[in-house]
Amino acid sequence: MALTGELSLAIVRLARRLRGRRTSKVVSLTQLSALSTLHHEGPMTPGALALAERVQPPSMTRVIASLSDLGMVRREPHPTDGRQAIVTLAPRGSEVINAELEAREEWLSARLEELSIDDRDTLAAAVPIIKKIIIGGPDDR
Amino acid sequence: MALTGELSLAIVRLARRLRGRRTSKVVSLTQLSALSTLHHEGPMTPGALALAERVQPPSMTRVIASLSDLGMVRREPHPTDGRQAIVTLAPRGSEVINAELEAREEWLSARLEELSIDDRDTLAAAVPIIKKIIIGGPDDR
DNA sequence: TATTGTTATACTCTATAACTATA
DNA sequence: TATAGTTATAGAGTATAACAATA
Repeated sequence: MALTGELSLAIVRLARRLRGRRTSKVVSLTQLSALSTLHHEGPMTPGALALAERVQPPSMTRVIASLSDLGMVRREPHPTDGRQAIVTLAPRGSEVINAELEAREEWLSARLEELSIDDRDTLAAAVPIIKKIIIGGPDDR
Repeated sequence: MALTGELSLAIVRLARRLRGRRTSKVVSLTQLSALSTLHHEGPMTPGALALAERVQPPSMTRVIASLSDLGMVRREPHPTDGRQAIVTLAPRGSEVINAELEAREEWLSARLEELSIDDRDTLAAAVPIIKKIIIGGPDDR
């Protein structure tokens, strides 16, 4: 299917443009993605967060550590299992998340403003489909 | 616009899933993206390729070097300007590109097969819009 | 002096392998 | 012995700053 190749290239190129702009922002897109999952799904263990974000546990360990350093999340002991921990959105993380989600990418917002209403509608319709794709497939990459 | 945040997260998460699978493939998505540009637009200088791919020149230097090592591209002297070079798709690069574009992401192809025809149509309609976004905005990131 | 490209360096994101602590 | 998580290490991808060569 030709769509596969076209979509792959479009996605990686747009992600490249979105990522480059780390400077002067409070959190990276990777960090924001994890915060957003905690916001939507509530406190969870590092393992569950890694699964939700579809990254390996060691990768999530680093993201959590960086967010903890920023005061965005807290690590709390698991009530019954000493091996696990519970990662919770801290007040600072809650404050930041919506503002960042909407305001972080002025660049993307400006690009979206330049589109026609039809184009924006198409993108809005594509977002849930992309989410389906992300969730689909094997967990073990 | 809420779409900004939703779209950002969806894009970076899908890109993350697409990237992870470097193993057992001939070229990475970054390399494939550069090959694809050379395929569509013909031979060009490293600077022009960096601009087309929207990365900084030193980043493109590395991509070209890796593709050259793989025998996918050739560097030729510029006919009139000794500072510049011309990067050309080598036969090996041409052979690889279409097969890779369509076959590289079996994972994505399988996900697309699981969608409804309407969903695929929506994604297909979204691709050219995403391309518009990628091209838009300032070159100096 | 301006432009093109490369080299040097560093940071983010992600992975796999090995290890620790607890169950 | 199995599971959850961290530490150690590595590699891709990208950037900025400094440099060399040529115009």
